Amino acid sequence: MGSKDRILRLKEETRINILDASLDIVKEEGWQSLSMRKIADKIEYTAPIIYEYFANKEAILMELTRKGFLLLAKDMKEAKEKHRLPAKQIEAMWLAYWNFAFTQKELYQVMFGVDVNCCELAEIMPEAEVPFTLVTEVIQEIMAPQKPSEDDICVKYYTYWSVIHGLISINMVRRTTPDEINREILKTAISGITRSLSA
Amino acid sequence: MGSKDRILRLKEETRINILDASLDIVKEEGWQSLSMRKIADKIEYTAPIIYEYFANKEAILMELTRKGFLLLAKDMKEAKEKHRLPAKQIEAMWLAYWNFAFTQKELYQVMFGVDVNCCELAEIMPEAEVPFTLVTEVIQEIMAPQKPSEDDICVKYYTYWSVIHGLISINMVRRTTPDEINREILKTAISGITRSLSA
DNA sequence: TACCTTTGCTTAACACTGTTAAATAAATTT
DNA sequence: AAATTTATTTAACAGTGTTAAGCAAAGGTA
Repeated sequence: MGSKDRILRLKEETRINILDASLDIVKEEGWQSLSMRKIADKIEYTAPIIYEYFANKEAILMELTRKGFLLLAKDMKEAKEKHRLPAKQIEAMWLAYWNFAFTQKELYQVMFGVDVNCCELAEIMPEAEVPFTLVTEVIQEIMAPQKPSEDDICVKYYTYWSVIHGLISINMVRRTTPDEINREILKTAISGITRSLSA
Repeated sequence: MGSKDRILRLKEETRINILDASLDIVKEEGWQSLSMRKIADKIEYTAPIIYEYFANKEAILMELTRKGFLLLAKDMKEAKEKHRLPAKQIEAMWLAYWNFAFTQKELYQVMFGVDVNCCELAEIMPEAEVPFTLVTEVIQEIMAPQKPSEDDICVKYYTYWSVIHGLISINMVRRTTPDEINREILKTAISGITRSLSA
């Protein structure tokens, strides 16, 4: 009896519908306003039936991160296969990673726990600029002989910041890296960038 | 009449109490479970009086990020003043930044929108490891002449990842950096790390 | 055909959340 | 002592995730 198959296929379909609806809502209104009732509305059911497909809301997010990792892996793999030189492969893969983060912004957010906070923090909170000025003063000092533009200094600051903040974030969402390794990454990264200032 | 002053002082005190209680709760149970009623419980009031001190919950979080930035700035300033050499100053400041992130973990989280997700993602989700293996394979290939240890390769991978993920996070929580600057940071950072592989 | 059982789905409810308005108790001023 | 202002609470609204109970339609069995 093929009707069993048809029913199973329908079940698999609404499972996918739930995931699609969730991602749609997130793309329209952000992660904050994703609710079980809204998902149910979109798939034209009521909230409780979602629990026949997923244990809870967390399970939906988990499945979306899984889908995200699969997509990311696919993109990176394809980028890699477009090149032969190892150095080019690495660059292509990380550029694919970068592009994925912004074309699949919502997936990236749930995968790596990045909030989409307020936008113009520096404008409504001057205190947030102090660390920036503290560091850029010194960068300016070191780079003085080369007469750098404001943008040059900005680039250097964000290079420092991104590597450090990135390392911190990674360690916060999953503290898997041993501390000695972190210290080594941190120190060599900082001194590497610092060297690049007077180059 | 000094009673007015005393009352104002008391008001300021419960304002501080609200902030302290909030941070305490977060340290004990995480950002997710911070609620107005829990704060009220801790300061031995009921929830609505909090709204006489803060417009809403968001305002409390904002004030905590402000406090966070002040503390971070103080730490970095002190670190800077301990050195005379610019390069040393920069290293000291970023190390202070690093230390702040972990000693004041909860403040850092609300300041930069870092979620505290599940811990052992790779164990319950093998897909999450594919990007890692994809890249480390190539790193291994490039570094082969130096016969690197697993840790050596790990360090390089996390160096790549942290700078890229950091740059992405920064751009997601506040998209203030122009796109050309991002591209420049990204490209030079990647090629810089790649060069360091065969050094 | 009539009954029974299973399935699919909804309604109702619980315990929370942030937030606001109304009611009440306490303190101050007149 | 009465009136008014201030401080605080209770009650309520609309929303959240989640579970249990109820119903209605479909399937199988006699």
